[in-house]
This record gives sequence, structure tokens and C-alpha cells, in this order.
Amino acid sequence: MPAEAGRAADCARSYGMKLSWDINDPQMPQEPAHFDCFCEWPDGYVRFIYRSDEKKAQRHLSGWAMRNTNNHNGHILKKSCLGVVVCARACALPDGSRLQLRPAICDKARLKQQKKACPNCHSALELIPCRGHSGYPVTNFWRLDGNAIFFQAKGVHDHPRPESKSETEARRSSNKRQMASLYQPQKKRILEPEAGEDQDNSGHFNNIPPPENPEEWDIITDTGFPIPAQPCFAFLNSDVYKAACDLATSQGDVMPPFQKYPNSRICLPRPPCSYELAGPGYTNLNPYPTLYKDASNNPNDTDWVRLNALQYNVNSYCSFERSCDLACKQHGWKPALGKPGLGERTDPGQFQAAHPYYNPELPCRYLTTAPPGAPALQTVITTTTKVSYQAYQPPALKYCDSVREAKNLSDCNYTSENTPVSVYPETLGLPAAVTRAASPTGSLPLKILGDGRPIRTTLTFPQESVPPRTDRAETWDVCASGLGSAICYSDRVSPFFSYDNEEF
DNA sequence: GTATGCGGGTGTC
DNA sequence: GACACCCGCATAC
Repeated sequence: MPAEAGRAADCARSYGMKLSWDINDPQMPQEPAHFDCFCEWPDGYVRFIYRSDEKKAQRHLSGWAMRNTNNHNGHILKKSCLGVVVCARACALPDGSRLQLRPAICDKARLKQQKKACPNCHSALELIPCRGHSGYPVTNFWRLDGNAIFFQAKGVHDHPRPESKSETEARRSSNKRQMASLYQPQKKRILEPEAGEDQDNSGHFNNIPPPENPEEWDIITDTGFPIPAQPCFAFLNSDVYKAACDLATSQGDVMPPFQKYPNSRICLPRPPCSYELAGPGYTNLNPYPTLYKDASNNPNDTDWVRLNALQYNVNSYCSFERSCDLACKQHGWKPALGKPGLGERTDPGQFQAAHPYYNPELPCRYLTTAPPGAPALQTVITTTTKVSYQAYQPPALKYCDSVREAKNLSDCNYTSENTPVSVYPETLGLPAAVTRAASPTGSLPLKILGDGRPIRTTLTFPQESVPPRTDRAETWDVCASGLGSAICYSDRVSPFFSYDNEEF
């Protein structure tokens, strides 16, 4: 097994997971001997124990857009995931990536955000709600107890990652610094198009009709977007690029076309669902090449990743590994994959966290049209200030329509000949995987949860079929999706410059 | 202006 | 009662 995959697997076994506790326990583990390193992108039913002096834990930070949720418990802070904001038309950016915005946490700001148009195609923005926890948003719980901060996540994010908070803050910070220096010159250039500059240089607004209202130019320039006179190559330097993005995205709600990942690599267990076809830039049958950062093109940038098109299919599969890979590699978690120790809790998500692609809803969420058992609810951006939940109606062009057209869903093969991984099913409230296993042929339009609530279900994968087990203490041996073939997508940066003509 | 945390309140199961 | 969710308020940046 490659070292990267090994680290990724290790990350799935946090110290917190080795102990038996629940965030609601009256008594938490006292004076833990070890602590987990902070995980910015927790995904799955995971638990961590952080040091009480861990700053990020103190701030209850998360890469996911988590909002506070009142659980009427002053000792336990509960947060629920807001999902991700994308273009309703799923337009492809020139580099093949897709828009993935971080939903504003503040309700007012989020409503304002949703009223904005896609900076690339001017269509509406769509908030993809998180329904990774039995149809409800993934929830995170924080609890300070003694010298430890206990963290527990419930649910597996069923949507792409939004831009992380740190990225947003970084851009905002940079934005302030750069705005003054670039604002005036760019505005002047725009107001003087006769200067002979090719306004198509950006290559990023081919889908955008010329502003009908001259004021739109002011909007563009007011955000400092360097459309004209900014050759694509001007951003080969990451600093310059970031500065430009900062300006373009102003309040930080717009992601660069090639999302900057918090970590410098992406561990992809296996090319899932033909993501290479997800965008115009991924037509190569080679599943990997476009995902590798071309170091020669961007020697200074270590963490800008060209992946958005990929992320729709990959994100949830290995986000946990990604997020913890670097941070936890020094942690020395036990590599054991066997049965849990006596008394240890066994959350279904423990597996999902380690191998989130096992979640039946993840791989093809954006590959399919609404099945008969389509999600009952969908967050709809309305013209009012309300975000309503209505019957799920996929956009005319979903994220992977092209994939669906080109590839049979049977190609969504997530199993492999690779490393068997142990799974710890939970006797009570069997995970979706179990339910799905009852329909190994992939036709399970409606998933019935333990509480009887039907929730959205997408196509399933025969390869994922796992014999339902009732013995909680036993493990499941299933084929992880190629841990042995895990690939770390070292950053690749597109030479294209980004978009953005509006503040989001 | 926005993020964050707190807490009252309501509706559903 | 548990849970999700709405809302307002206060505070910090």
C-alpha cells in the first residue's frame, strides 16, 4: 500500500474513535492520554479529542460551512452543515471546474448571497443542502470537558466541499491589501477599452454576454476583477493569482475555478464515476493526468488544486483522508483494521469516514437525474428572503450529465482488488449501506431508514453489496475503493485565470 | 457586514 | 423528550 494511502487509512482511526464515548455522555473520558490533531474536514461518524488549547478546536472551526444549531444544551455546541452553493446550471468554468461557493453562515448574508448570479454564466445560484445525516444536515458537536475538547460528527456530507473558512478569510485579508493597488488601474482600463487590450484575454467569460447596462462594468471593476489586461499567465505566480482572486471574490464567497484545497494533495482511491468526463477539461480517458499539478507551470504553488470538476465525484469519497492526511501523519494512530476493542463503540460512519465513497448516496449524486425516490426536499432559492424546501427537481443540467451520457452507471465501480477494510456496523440503526445491501442490483429507489423515514437514494453499486451483519462486534471485510491504489493528486494548477465579476 | 454563540420558541415525530 | 429549525440578540472581528 502506498504510503499516502497508509496515512489516509491511519487518519480514519483517530484517538477519539478508539475510546468509547458519546458527546452526550454524562461523563466524558477523563484526562485522555492522547489527542487528535485538528481535522478541518471531518466527514462521517467520527469523533476526535482535541487538546483544550487547540486554537481551531476552541473556535469550533470546520472547513464545512457549519452554522450554529440550538440544541438547548449549554454544554454541547451543535452545528449543522449548510451544504454548498453552486451554479444552478452547473456551468463549467473554462478550466472545467465548477463553482462551489461557501454558503454564508449568517442567514442574512446567505440570503444575500443566493440572490447573486453565477459569476460565470449569470444564471441563478443554487444551494445544495447537506442531507448527509439521515436526510438531515450533517451535525457536528463540540464539548469542552476538562483539558480536552471533544468533537463528534454525525453524517456523511453528500455534497462537494465549499471553500473553506480559512481560504475565505485568507482571501478577504489579501483582498483588503490588494484592493487599493489594483482597483484604480483596472477601472481605468475598463473605462478605456480602446486601449487595445483584448478583453477576451481572461478566457473566462466567454459565457457571459456583454453587460447590457454600463453599470455592470462598474460592478465588475468595483470588485477589482482583472478581466482585461490580465493575461492568463499573470497568475502562474500563486501570490498574484490569489491576489486577483481575492479581488474578484471580494467577500470570499466565490471560489477560484481551481479550488484551493486546504491540503496540498488529494488522495483518490480510484477514478470514480469517470470524473474525467465531467467537464470539458477532463475528456482524457486517462483518469489522472489533468489532476496532477504541473509543477513546471506553477512551481510556487503548493496547494491550489484543479479539481472542481473532479470534486463533485470525488470529494466525499476521501475528504476525510485528505483533510487529515497531513495533519495527522505524525500522530501514530494504530493501523489496525480489525475488530474494535471490547467496549468500543462502533459507528457505521467510522467506515464511512474512512471510506466515504462507500456511502451509496455519494458517488452518483451528481450523476443521476432524480430517481423515483428522489429527495423529497430541495432547498430552493426563491426571490423572497426565504429558502424553501420543495420537491427535488434537478437542474436542467446537473453536474455530471455529460458523464451520464457518456458512461453507463455501471462504470461507477468503486470496489477494487485492493485492500480489504474492516467496517464496523452498528447494530442499532444500521447504516445506509446495510439497507442498500438488500438491493444489490442497484435499484433501490427509496431508502427507508430505521425511523421509517424515506430519504433520497441514488443508484447503488453491486460491488458495494455487503452482507448484512447483525453482530456488532464483528467487522465487515469489504473492498475499499483502492486504498492500495490511492493516488495523491499533487496540486495542479491551471494556467487559466479565474472568473468573477461580482461580489459574492 | 459577517461570523459566532446563546437561548427562546415552535413544529414534528 | 429528542430533534430540527426559526428567530432575535449580543459580541467579536
